[in-house]
Order: sequence, then C-alpha cells, then structure tokens
Amino acid sequence: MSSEARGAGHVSGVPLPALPPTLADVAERAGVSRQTVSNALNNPDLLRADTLARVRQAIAEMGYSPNRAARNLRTRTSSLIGLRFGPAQEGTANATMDRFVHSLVEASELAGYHVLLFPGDDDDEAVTGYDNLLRSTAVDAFVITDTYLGNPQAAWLTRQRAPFVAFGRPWHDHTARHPWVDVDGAAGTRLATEHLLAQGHTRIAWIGWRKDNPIGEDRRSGWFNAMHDQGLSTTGLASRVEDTINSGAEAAAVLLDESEPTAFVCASDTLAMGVLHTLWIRQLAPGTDIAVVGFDDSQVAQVFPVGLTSVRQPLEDVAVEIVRVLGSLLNHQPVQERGVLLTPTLVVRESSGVADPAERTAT
Amino acid sequence: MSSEARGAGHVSGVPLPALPPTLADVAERAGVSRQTVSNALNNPDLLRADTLARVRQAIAEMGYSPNRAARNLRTRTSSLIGLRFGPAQEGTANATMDRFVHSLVEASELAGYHVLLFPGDDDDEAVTGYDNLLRSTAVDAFVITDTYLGNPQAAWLTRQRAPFVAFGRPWHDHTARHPWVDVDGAAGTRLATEHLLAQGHTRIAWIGWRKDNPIGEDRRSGWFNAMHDQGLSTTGLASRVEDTINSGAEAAAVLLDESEPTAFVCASDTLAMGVLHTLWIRQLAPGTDIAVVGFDDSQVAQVFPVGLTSVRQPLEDVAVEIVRVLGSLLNHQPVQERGVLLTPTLVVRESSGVADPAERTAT
DNA sequence: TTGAAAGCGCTAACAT
DNA sequence: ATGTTAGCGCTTTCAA
Repeated sequence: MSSEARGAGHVSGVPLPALPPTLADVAERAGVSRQTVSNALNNPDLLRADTLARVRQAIAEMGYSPNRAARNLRTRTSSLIGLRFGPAQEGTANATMDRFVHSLVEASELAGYHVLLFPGDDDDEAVTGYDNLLRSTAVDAFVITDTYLGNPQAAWLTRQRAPFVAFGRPWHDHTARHPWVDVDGAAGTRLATEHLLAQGHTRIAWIGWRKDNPIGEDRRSGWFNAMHDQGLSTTGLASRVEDTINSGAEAAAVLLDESEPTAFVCASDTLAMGVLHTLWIRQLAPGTDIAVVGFDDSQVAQVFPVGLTSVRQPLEDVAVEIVRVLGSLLNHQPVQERGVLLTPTLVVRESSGVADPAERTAT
Repeated sequence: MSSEARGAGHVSGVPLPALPPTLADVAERAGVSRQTVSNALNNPDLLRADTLARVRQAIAEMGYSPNRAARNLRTRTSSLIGLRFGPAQEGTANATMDRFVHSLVEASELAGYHVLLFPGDDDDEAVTGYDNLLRSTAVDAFVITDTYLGNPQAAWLTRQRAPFVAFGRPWHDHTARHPWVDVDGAAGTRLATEHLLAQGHTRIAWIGWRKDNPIGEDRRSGWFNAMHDQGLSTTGLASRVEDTINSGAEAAAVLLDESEPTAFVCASDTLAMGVLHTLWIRQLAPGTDIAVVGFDDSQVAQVFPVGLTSVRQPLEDVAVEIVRVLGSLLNHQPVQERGVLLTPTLVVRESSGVADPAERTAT
C-alpha cells in the first residue's frame, strides 16, 4: 500500500470520468480542430511547435488517450497479435511456452502491439480460432508455435493470406514460403557434446526422441557430428524413445549396461530427469560418476538438487526477431530472409561435473 | 499435413477476400436491410423464421463475421480481459501462472471473451499498463494476480472504477471491497498434514516463508492446526526462510539435527526440493526414511525421480469463478459474494511414502 | 416484423 | 500549418 500514492510514471493523476474525453474534447480545450489533435498524436512533425505544445498540454490535462476501437475501425488494424495458448503438457519438463510468451509480450509492447491469447487444444480447434479472429479482423497477425508435427495451421494461414510468423521451421513442408524464426537445436547439442568432450569424456551417449520427430533428429545430429568430428564412434551409444521420464530412465539403464557411457546428452530435460533417476537407483553420482546434459533449461533443471546442465533457447531473442519480422510484414516492407536461426547457449551446472553451487542460489 | 484438407469445425471454406464482407453485403445478398442482419446476429428472436434462415444462409455463404472494431466502437466494449503477464521467477519451482493463464483463456472463451496480455515487471509499470488500456478503452476488465504484497494495483483500479477481479485475497487491506477468488492454502497444508498423520507420522516439521508473507502464514496455520487437533506438539518443528532451494535445504538440515522430524510439509515445491537435496546428501530415502510434501504441484514435483507429493491448486476452477464474477460485474448484475475460497487437493506421490510409479508414467 | 436515420471516435484525403 | 469533409462497420433509436 505504501507506494500507492506515488502517481507513478506516465500515469495521469486524472481519475477516469464516466465517459472518457474524446479527440473533440481535447480539440476544443486546445482551441484547434480535431484533425490537429490527431496529427499531434500521429504526425507531430506537421504541427508548429507552439501548437503541438498546446495540444499536448490539453491531452495531459484531460488524461486523454485515443479510443482504441475507433482507431481500429478507421485504420483497419488492431495492434493485436494473436497467439494460441494451448494447455501445458503436464508430467514433462517442457515449459518453454511461458518463457516465450513473456518474451513475446515484452517485445510486442515495444513495437506497439499487445498479445491476444485464444484457446485451441487440437488442430481443428486451433484453425477455428484463427479463422474467427481473422474474419472479425480482431488481430493484425498471428504467431504460431507448434510447427513440429506437419500441422495444417501454417498452410491454412498462408492460403488465407493472413500475416503470421512461425516459431519453428517448416520441417515437413519444403514448399512453405512463410517467414519463421527458430533455434538451432543441433548447435545446442553440439555445444553440450563439446563441453563434455572438453572434460575428457569419449563415450558420450545420446537419448532422444523417435525418428519421426525432425526436431529430435536435428538435435541428435549435433551430438552425432560433434562426436564424429573427434573421430569418436557412436555405435551403440544412441537411443530413441518417447519423451517421458520412464523412457529416459529405461534407455539410460540399457545404455549403461550395454555400452558403458560416461556421459549422456538428452533431447529434453524430461529425458535427462529419467537418466538422473537411473543414476540415483544405481547409486551413481551425477556429475562425478556420470555426466548428464538436458535440453531447455526448464525449472526442473534449475531446481533439481544436483543442478542439471542444460541447453537454453534464447527465447527473448526469438521473440524480438518474430516481432521484427511481423513489423516488416505488417508495414508491407519486404521481408529480407525467409527464416532466422538463432543459437542456444549452454547453462553449466553440477550434473556435468562442474560444481558451482553459487549458480543455484539465485532467487 | 495430412489432416489439412478436413475443412474442420465451423471454419468456413470461403477464403478471405481482400476486404471481408460487411453487414451491408450480407443484407444485400439476403435481400433485407442491414438492421435485420444485425438482429439475426444479436436478437434472432425478433426475426420471422424464414427471414432468419435466409439471412443465416447468406452469412454462411459469405463467411461473414462481424467486424470487431466496429462493434466495439458502437457498443463501447471490447470483449477483452486484460491480464498482466510478468516474468516467471527463474530458479524457483513456482509455475502456477501459466497453468492459470491457460485456464483463464479457456474459461474466458466460453464466456465470449479473449485474454489480452500486457507487460509490467514492477508495480509502476503495471499501473501504467492498466492505465493505458483503461483510458483507451482497450479492455472491458482486468484480472489481477499478485495480491500478496500489499500492492497498489487493487486500490488504484478500485479508485478508477475499473471492473476487475483479483486472484488472491486482499490480505493487507481489510477495507478492500473488490471481488476476489482465492485458494484456501490452510486447507491444503491441513490435507498434507493429515495425510502424513494417517501414515503414523507424529513429528511433522514445517518449512515455510517469512512471517511477513500472509500466504505463508496461512499455509502454516493449516499444518499447525492439524497438528494441534491431534494433541501433537509443534515446538521446534517449524522454520521460516526465503523461498529458495538452499534455504529449504539448510532448514531441513537444522530441523533434522535438532528435532528429528520424520516428515516435512513445505510452503512450496521449491522448499521441498531443498529438503530432498538434504535427504539426498544424508543418504536418506524420501518416502521411506523421511516423508516430504510440497505445495503447487509444479512440474518439478511431477518430474522429480522420486515423485513429490504436493498440494495442487484448482486453477481451472479459479479461472471459471473469476470469469463468472467478471460476467456479473460487466452485466451490472449484483455480485453475490465479495470473495470465493476454493479448496485445493493433494497429489500423492512416492515422497510421502505411497509408492505409485504408475502415476508418473503419464505423458 | 422490418427499415431508415443517426452516430460511436477516429483518421485519410483533400482544401485552405 | 491547420481545417473541413467523409466514412470505416456496426448497433441504438425510432418510424413504418
């Protein structure tokens, strides 16, 4: 309650009257026409300095802010970006979404946009959501996030000529021509693998997703190539399973029995947690006996008693790029590049042998 | 790509023309006036059955959907609910927000609303965000979520006569008269404590937050009362610390040394992870040697190799209640109750001694 | 039961 | 550099 009276920032001290002031009210007070007030807002360069000052003062005094609906109607825009917000997958450590959403909200704000969330649990519902928002011109553009399974959304939006940017490459559809931003998963797992190689590991195992998942195969290639670049064999060191803890745990058990790896690189933090589970059962100390690296730097990685080394996606940068491309798209500027690929970083914690308890003290 | 051609749901097959059809277009096609089309949408009872059918067919054929901006301008509403989406606290297991946001998006949709996200990392920024959206009549109402620290938002919004519902009680401000929905934390920790009592534990320790946090004190009281209801002493069994893993780990170490508890109830999953860390160091098996219960049913609780028993907030119900109250508010119906208190549930996993590996198989 | 008129608040286009 | 006119697409009010 203490900071309440501060009258903070740009917040006007004027309480809202029953009906907020309009352009006309401001114009009258400033002794100019409505159009001049509009220009003061949208094209201040057109006004003489003293007129501008006078109008601005009237605006401030009245706590005026242009009515969104009226502006939207006139300009045929909404300054809204639509984003489908599906349910989080429970039981996995994949909480990339909310970090991304926050980044997107921030980046959008800077570009003058707000983020509109709508539901849609499956493809059909999703397309219905897109369709409704589009037909009612409720949003200017969309950001789509789940491009992993050759899903219909991108193709559908393209056909509707709806402006959108995808977070994720169009893996399956090489005819796709829409802009996208993605994170280089292979670069991330290469980072992880080279980090382990640098510590002397040579038998580094891979636990990833099933072969039909292109993201999984991409991440796998980073490990595979890093190993082969060092002339190391990967035979018997790879496993492809479901993205669950139990699958990860079982895969780790099998690999430990059959191939005696000294380190694991995983396609997800979920799988890495499975590995840690198996190590715990076998009384093997993570980081000391066996090194483990996950992917996504989820809360689980951060909070696990033995901090889990993990590949972290630069979601803040992804959001900024997406908004940048969206801006070009909406201003009918040519979009330079079809796709933007960003490089992740590696967050090193105790599970890969580098003890650093301080890292985990962060609030 | 396979399901793309389904033409799913209510989605019209008509691709969007350069300019979407208007009410007038539909009216012309149906051979009625614009007003009749409007009535077909908003007051279908007023139309004769055959007229209604004819208009509806024209609407379907043209893939018409009313322009949002025009409707908003005319009705002075936006069908948008504003929600500040601050950054997730990294390094903690508290990911309540995204589960709540998803629930809110779903519940809002059913009531005809969409959720508008805006940023604001501190109180000042937040109020600026509220103010801007309010003055530009961009949203109909707000949902505010962080009522824990006597923050200025609720009071400010009340003063502006802005419709809003709070997720969280006005702990500090007993003069507050705004509607709120909250979860009964004390009931949750009582549930946790009684679950442990039922298994024969008598020395059950508490690790919670600092005394100035009313949510923490509320949760603490659930443990405290459940213990005393059984005539059990709590002397030396409670600790109040920062909400970090290290604090939880240290508190657990001290309690184990000084008071020999056989079980821990914690104010958060983050603290519970700290306890598990200490158990791990001391080679004590969670669930077998020492029972542990957390709070929030975070991903960490779900994914941890030894599943962490945790109190789960009914966020879906919270969202539904909030939207219900919001609906009353916006339709100028009297709001029945000032506040709604919902009861959490306990998700039992191995860390409290009930082995159930199956629970963790869920995808 | 349907239609006509008016106007929500703003900005693009043009005129001065 | 500023003002005037018109109209975005819808719904509220009133008339037929």
